[in-house]
Amino acid sequence: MTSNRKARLVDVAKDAGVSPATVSRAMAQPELVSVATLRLVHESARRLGYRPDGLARALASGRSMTVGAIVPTLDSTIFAHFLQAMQTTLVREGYQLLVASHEMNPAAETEAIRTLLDRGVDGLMLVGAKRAREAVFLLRTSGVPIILTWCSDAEFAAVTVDNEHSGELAAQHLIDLGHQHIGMIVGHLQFNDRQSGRLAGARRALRKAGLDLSDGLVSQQGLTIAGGRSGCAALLDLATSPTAIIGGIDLFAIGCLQEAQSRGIIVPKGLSVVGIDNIDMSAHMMPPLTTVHIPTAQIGHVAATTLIGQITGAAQQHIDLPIELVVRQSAEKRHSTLR
Amino acid sequence: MTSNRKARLVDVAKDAGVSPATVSRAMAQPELVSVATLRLVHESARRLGYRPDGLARALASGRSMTVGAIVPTLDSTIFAHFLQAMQTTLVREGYQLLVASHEMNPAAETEAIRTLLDRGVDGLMLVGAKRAREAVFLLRTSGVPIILTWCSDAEFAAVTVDNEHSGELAAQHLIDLGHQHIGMIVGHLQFNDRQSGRLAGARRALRKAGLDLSDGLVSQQGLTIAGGRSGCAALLDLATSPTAIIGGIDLFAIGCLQEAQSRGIIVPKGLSVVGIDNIDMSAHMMPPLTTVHIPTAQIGHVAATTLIGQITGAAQQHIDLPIELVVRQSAEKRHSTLR
DNA sequence: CTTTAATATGAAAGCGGTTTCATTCAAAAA
DNA sequence: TTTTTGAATGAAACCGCTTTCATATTAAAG
Repeated sequence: MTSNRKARLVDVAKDAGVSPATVSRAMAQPELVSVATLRLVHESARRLGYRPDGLARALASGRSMTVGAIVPTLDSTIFAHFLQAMQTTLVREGYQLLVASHEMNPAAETEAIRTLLDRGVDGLMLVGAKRAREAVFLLRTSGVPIILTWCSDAEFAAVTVDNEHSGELAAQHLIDLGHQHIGMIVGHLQFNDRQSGRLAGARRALRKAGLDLSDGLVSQQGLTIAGGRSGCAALLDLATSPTAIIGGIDLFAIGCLQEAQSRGIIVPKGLSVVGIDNIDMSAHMMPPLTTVHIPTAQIGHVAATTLIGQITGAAQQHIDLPIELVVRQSAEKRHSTLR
Repeated sequence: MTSNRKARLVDVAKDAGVSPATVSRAMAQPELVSVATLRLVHESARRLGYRPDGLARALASGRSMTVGAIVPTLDSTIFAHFLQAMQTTLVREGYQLLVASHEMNPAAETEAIRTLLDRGVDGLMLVGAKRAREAVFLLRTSGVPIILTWCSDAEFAAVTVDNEHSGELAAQHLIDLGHQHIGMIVGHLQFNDRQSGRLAGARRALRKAGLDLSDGLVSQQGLTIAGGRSGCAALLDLATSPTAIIGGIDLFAIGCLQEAQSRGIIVPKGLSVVGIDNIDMSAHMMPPLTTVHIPTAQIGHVAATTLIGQITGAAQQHIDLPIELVVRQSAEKRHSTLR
């Protein structure tokens, strides 16, 4: 059994008969210490069960080896997948993840930024580019490397995906299949630039094709399967209901599949559905969901890597990741049906 | 514009014409400071844009206001939902979440424990009770409040759910419906006491009913829908295939639904399926999944609350949360079918 | 008008490391 | 041999805040 209290740096120094400075070096920059001393110190450290105190180390060195991540919510396939990827990459480089979520509340996000900054994170990852004025000010003046994800912004580094283009791809696919009457289900738009972008992209594609995505054909819903179902229901109950629906997220599309099934509508024969995200589930639905693949995990990996780069001195970058349509079986050629 | 560098405690003290000690008190224990001084200090702090440095504060006070959470993976509906709940509760009390995941690798978990402990977390939450010897030693000797979730252990506080009972409930339901030949899909069991428990419970119920869950009827799979599908396929391809399948997690059950559908088997007429977890999706499947409800979010809330309790001096507790069968439509009376 | 007990504040010693700067010593260069 | 250079180490300041302990002031008690 070792001694009573937790061993400190000085204890190791004393035990090894060297100065604290040397122990510090031996732990953090071994190349500055002679091999003999190094062995000595390591031996003492081992014997005393010494582990450096992360907080003290962070305070003294100015690096906490901690990265903050603020997501809308943890409770989402997308962000969970994304964070898992970030986490893995960060840990590999010796960083830990401090997470916060704001449930789509700008004030909460601002507060989270403040808290994480106070906690001395070495870098901060945020989702989206739209946020409270005050939040932006905090970020700008923090001096801490920031990385935005999904959406970008002239001011900060970012790892993005072309949200508008994803909406465009989804819409274009349906247009190509001959659909003329297309509806879309999206999340609430105020504080969610990913959803806004996807909607804008879809609109753009439709307009280009001489079609229209009027507000009446857009249903805003909470980001759940249930939201998708009720959005789908709303659209199908329209006087002139759409022959195809775009889900602003896959969950919406899946909700559509289910609402259709419960109404006895066969997808894709009676209704075409396209999602955006390409979450795991989507491939396993019946029918398998046609969707736009967003490289969620990759965003996480790249964001982590880029952020660490910034922390260690690299220049700010803006990396845009490619997306692509994944054609499966939930959308098909429009049949010259009734009406 | 305020001055150049970030304001420190001493700067505020100087500006307000009081001692650093007083400022410290004004920030952390206002009740120890006269209202006049308090106003003075607050005014200076506001003017200088002062924010206490969390690291320094943590180092000096011995409390980091940070709680560590180590989960198998973030990339899972269950743990994401769970963590979101923990996070919400923690933030409400002023704590932040430091997360780590270990991907079912005991060594990685041990390392994560070490790292988080080094980072000075005030408390640590872990999933499951089975882990490396060394990990247990670290926890025991850390002096940091620990809380286990899902499974318990004589040594530490815990917020649990009766895993065996969940397996039992699922199995009993099928038995009650007249099924005699029941299969089960579970995750890999070595390092996963939740899955082991569920399997054991199912076995117990079957044995009690004079039935048997031989190893041949148990398929171990990775914890995904795809795993569920392949497990289902394996069981259905057996010489004497089961008339009902228990999914050790809902994802498995959902996989079963899909495998069955793709084989033209109608659930529940041709095959009964029961899951365990009751994730969001399950209610929306076709047919809606009969499953055992595990109060995932509640575990998170309670774990957070209990852990904070321990941190602030309360005694260790072991809280067991109730679970219940949710009967929907994926399992029904066994039909005296062929064979 | 003392004595006692709060109440408010400050001085100073940490918390456990890192890092700058100076110093020592041996090897390389002159 | 003398000077230069580089590597290895230590002394000490510091990172920014908390907290104990002592002191001063004021209110309550005697």
